[in-house]
Amino acid sequence: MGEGERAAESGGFSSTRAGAKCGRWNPTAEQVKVLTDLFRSGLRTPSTDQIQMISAHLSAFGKIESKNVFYWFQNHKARERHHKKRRRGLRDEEDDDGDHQKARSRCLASCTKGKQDLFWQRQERETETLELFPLKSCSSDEEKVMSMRSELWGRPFLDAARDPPLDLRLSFI
Amino acid sequence: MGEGERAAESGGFSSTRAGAKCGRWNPTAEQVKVLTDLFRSGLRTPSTDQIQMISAHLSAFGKIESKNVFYWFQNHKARERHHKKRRRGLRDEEDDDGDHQKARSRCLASCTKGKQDLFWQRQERETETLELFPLKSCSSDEEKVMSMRSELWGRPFLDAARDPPLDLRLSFI
DNA sequence: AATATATGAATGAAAG
DNA sequence: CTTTCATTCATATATT
Repeated sequence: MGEGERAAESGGFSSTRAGAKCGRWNPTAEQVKVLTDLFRSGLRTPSTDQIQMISAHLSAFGKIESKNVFYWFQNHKARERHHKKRRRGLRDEEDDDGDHQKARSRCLASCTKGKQDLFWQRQERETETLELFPLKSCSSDEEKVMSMRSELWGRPFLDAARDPPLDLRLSFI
Repeated sequence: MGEGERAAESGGFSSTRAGAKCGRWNPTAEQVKVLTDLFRSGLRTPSTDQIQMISAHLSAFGKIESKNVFYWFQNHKARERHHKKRRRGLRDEEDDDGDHQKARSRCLASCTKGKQDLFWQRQERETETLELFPLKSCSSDEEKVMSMRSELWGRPFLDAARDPPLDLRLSFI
């Protein structure tokens, strides 16, 4: 478990590669510097190409992947915008309704649509879907899963002997 | 402290754990298991009927709505699509040793889902991104930063004297 | 060491 | 379908 090689790997700077062993990316000071600079310069949502380029460059300072750059900008942007006021400082009740009003800034425009037909609830047909699934009470969840799977895949939902099976299998194969 | 730990509410299992308070759907391990299984079985874009059925079934494990199923497949498919392992240009040498302490506290059962969802590595186009960045060997990291920054912001990547700068700045303004 | 905070990572939800 | 936003979780780091 040799983890002695720490810090100064590139020399000349404070490449504090702290958690060098952890599975999670730990940006070096130089990497953060560049990223922060790019951000401050106006870069908010780099494209895939930009992510690739930035990642390639930053790899010179240490291990880094594209996803790290991606996440970095996502998080930085989100947290920069948040700027939520300091909690009560005592204990976060995990339910700060107070600043919940920040809400969405873009959902407003979409209000005109109202309750149009959303995809997942399209088809207002009076299908008694639930009827199709008499949830049998099982003792454990695992039994439920098994039961469900067998229902979904093993046999038709409805006991329509000669009716075209309506199970999922036939629907998407 | 003193956090209202409203444990299981729907059943005698790990129903709606984690952010039980949040309004956002928090799938249980069983739900994820079934969804993942369906996905792995080939289901990519379930129809409204299928969504209804799946939702109805999964409701046995905890609160769930059709839209949750809809979104789940939407996200899972989108993130699965970006499966490009093109590590081209990234240094994989420092492969993390077997110290993967991914250990989730609650998502144990949902391990079926491996490593997928990648957005940052979209585009499999053969862009010679690396070509644009001939990493010049610098003696110190600071020089590297300077060099990089000048490349990123000071002048075009390619020596296109009067060609529209292809630098990041023009890409996102 | 224990606690607080900063931030990397993941994903549900939704807009485009 | 693709891209982005928002919330949450996990952990490294900083502070006391």
